[in-house]
Amino acid sequence: MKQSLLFTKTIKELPKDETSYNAQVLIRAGFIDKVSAGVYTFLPLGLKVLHKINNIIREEINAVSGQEILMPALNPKENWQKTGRWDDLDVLFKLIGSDDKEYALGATHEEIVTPLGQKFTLSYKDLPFAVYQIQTKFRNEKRAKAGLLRGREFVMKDLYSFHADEESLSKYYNKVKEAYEKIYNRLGLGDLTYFTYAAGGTFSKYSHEFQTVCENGEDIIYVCPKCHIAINKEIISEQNACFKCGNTVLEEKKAIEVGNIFELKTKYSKAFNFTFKDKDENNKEVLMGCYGMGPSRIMGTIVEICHDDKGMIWPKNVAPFSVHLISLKQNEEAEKIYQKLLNENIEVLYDDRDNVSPGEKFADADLIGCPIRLVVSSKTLDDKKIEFKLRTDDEIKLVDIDNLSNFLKNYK
RNA sequence: CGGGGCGUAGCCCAGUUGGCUAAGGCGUCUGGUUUGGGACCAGAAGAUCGUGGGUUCGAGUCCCGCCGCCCCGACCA
Repeated sequence: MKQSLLFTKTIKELPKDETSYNAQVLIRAGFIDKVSAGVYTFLPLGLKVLHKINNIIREEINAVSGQEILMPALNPKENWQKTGRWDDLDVLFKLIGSDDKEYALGATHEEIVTPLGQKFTLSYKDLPFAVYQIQTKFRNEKRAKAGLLRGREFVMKDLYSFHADEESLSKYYNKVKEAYEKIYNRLGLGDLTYFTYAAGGTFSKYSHEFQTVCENGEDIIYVCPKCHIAINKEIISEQNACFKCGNTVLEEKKAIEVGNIFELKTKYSKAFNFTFKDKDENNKEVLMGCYGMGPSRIMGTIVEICHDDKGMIWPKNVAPFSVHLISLKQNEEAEKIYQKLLNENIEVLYDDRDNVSPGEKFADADLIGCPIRLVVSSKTLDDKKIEFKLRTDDEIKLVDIDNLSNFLKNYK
């Protein structure tokens, strides 16, 4: 993409009324735009990142046989009455259609997915299966805060699994746990993200969260340094030792909840009277699991963690572009390099802007945070070289233009 | 939902006890110069001072209501 064509611009001043780092820098760099408290537009650069996160999640959930669907945001009242959550869930946005019919905006989708699964599950032979979506969720938080970390409208991947027996559910639950770990690794958050025991399993004693250690997180967890697992503060009084090794010397850390997994068991199948015929011709309630993960919150989390005083430093798998190509008054030569990289399917943001000073171009590159910066200038062009610099690094390397493609292969 | 803070041009803001034409910076536009870390000169445009009411000869400024945003807390299947 040519930067001259990008309709957004970077801004120098910190936005008023945003103190969280992720909101400040994402707005300054033109990744998101605030519409209202906890409600943001994803702009071209931000949407690219969001799509990359979504696709990593999608690949790993597909790999555990999740079947992607898309459920409606507009949910009929009846579905939510069946589970009692029309009245009980106070974050539910409610609205009225033209015929006075009432709806909720989906805050989660058990109320839709359970009757959906029911339609196609007549016998034990139809089980197990799992469906998921990546979709906008609405929660009327009393207080939205911290940019993308707690919005009223946000993107969520929600996976639901359906099983004939506990063994199948628990086997799948562990598979998803492993898939989640793969996802956080690919997102560059693996080291900081802890499998965490938390309160509120519907039937099982604990639920499980994935918590990414971060100073600006709103959760407190206790980490076992040996086992790379953690315990949420909310259960630390009843469980103060590592679940794995029994270690009681735990480190207190602030963290952001970047995923959670629940064994719902029969809570929702009961509400919808969702049963199937087992081998012995008995009607049994379906067992369910649900597995959430918030791509937009993850995007905010990555920004909170991966930055320096100049701007963002995107992990390569989620960077909006892998290369930021800067032309300093050498657009003819830079254009050739740009086209060549495009032909090799390298994602390039090409700063072809005229009358923009080198300083501003460098500052923008640092702010936007693509992993690799290439500079085409008269300084190196005579020797047929281009400057190469990693966002994470201060060292500038001179690379033969003819050898650029080969050179970049080392950084894929 | 309780407490605190804030609301002045596209963005960041000054405007102290009420007083004449609401100041500056960024950005934008025009012309010129400039090109290795957010350049420079000259000129220009851009403001129902969040909103409604009130007090006053006179309100950005004082009073009341409402709306919005941020922060702390509570809440967070």
